[in-house]
Amino acid sequence: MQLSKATPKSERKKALDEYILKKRLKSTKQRDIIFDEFFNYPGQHVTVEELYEKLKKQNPKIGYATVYRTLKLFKECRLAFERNFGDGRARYEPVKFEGEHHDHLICIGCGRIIEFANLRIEQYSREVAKLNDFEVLNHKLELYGYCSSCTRKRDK
Amino acid sequence: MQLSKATPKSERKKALDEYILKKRLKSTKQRDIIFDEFFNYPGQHVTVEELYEKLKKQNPKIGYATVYRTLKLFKECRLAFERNFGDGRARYEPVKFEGEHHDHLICIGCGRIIEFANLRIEQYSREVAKLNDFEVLNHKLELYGYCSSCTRKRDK
DNA sequence: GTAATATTGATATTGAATTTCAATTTGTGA
DNA sequence: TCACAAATTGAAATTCAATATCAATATTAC
Ligand SMILES: [Mn+2]
Ligand SMILES: [Mn+2]
Ligand SMILES: [Zn+2]
Ligand SMILES: [Zn+2]
Repeated sequence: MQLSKATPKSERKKALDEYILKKRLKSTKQRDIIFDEFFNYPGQHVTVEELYEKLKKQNPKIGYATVYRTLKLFKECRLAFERNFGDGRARYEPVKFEGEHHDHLICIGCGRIIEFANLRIEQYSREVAKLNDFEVLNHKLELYGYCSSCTRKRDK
Repeated sequence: MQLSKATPKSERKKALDEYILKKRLKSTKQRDIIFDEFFNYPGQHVTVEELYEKLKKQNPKIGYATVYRTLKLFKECRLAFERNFGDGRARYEPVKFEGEHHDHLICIGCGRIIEFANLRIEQYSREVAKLNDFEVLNHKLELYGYCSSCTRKRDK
């Protein structure tokens, strides 16, 4: 299905339900609960562990493996991105709208992450791919450094 | 020390020796052996395991931990890059000359890796950083997709 | 409802990265 | 050359996130 910009939750739910139907998977309480928690999670780029801890408060019986598998499912049906910022644990974030793409500035001081999308960069990436006869499916651009407040602290 | 473009091995060796002196580390046979093997390694982007296996043939007594630690040392003194292409194992490659930087096209079909450097992309990255008041120290751009021969195979 | 199939969650396993530690090697300076 | 302090080595143990296992349970199609 087509997700419009700033996909409301109901549309996401529909997309998930369609995927479950298509793949002959099953709707479960757990998937609903994790769905709600994930798409309402206040922070960006949550780890499995973080989401699991949050979920356990309301649902002490939920298992880590289920959270892990459900986030993989969201990724599979393109409702979530999996990210790896080099700290050795995968992070997940909702896809904001169908086909969305963005990249990241990552502060190595405080861990702050800023998202951006730059058309020029995308354009030149495509050029590089073409030049090398590559069919690019996705890409990852991460800028590592210090955010303004960490720069200030360091200058002192 | 300043490395000139296409740093010859002797210059790299000097740089390493200087770093060892500065940090009050010690010169060892093992470090020399690993140095030789790493900077002469025929493939790009070698894993610790791969280099270790190669080294063991001539030096059965060398330990995995030593190879691991020595590659970290090369990284520390900026003679090597550590890469992570998403297959769960770190890879190392020689820095070609001081301050060198390049990015990667990665074939998810056959694992082929093509290196590139694109000044425009670097330039726009800097712009993005500036816009967000970020002091960027390094960045990583990876384009994932299919190389020409894998595209051909898939089209059949 | 029944049967087939998928899911769950506790637990075990995997595998790369990293640490530990006793034995050894190296650099320093008398 | 010698002795001491400090760093290094290599085998083995540990860590830790990711993933697999599997019996019990839940869901779906008929
Ligand atoms: Mn993001
Ligand atoms: Mn490279
Ligand atoms: Zn910061
Ligand atoms: Zn290929």
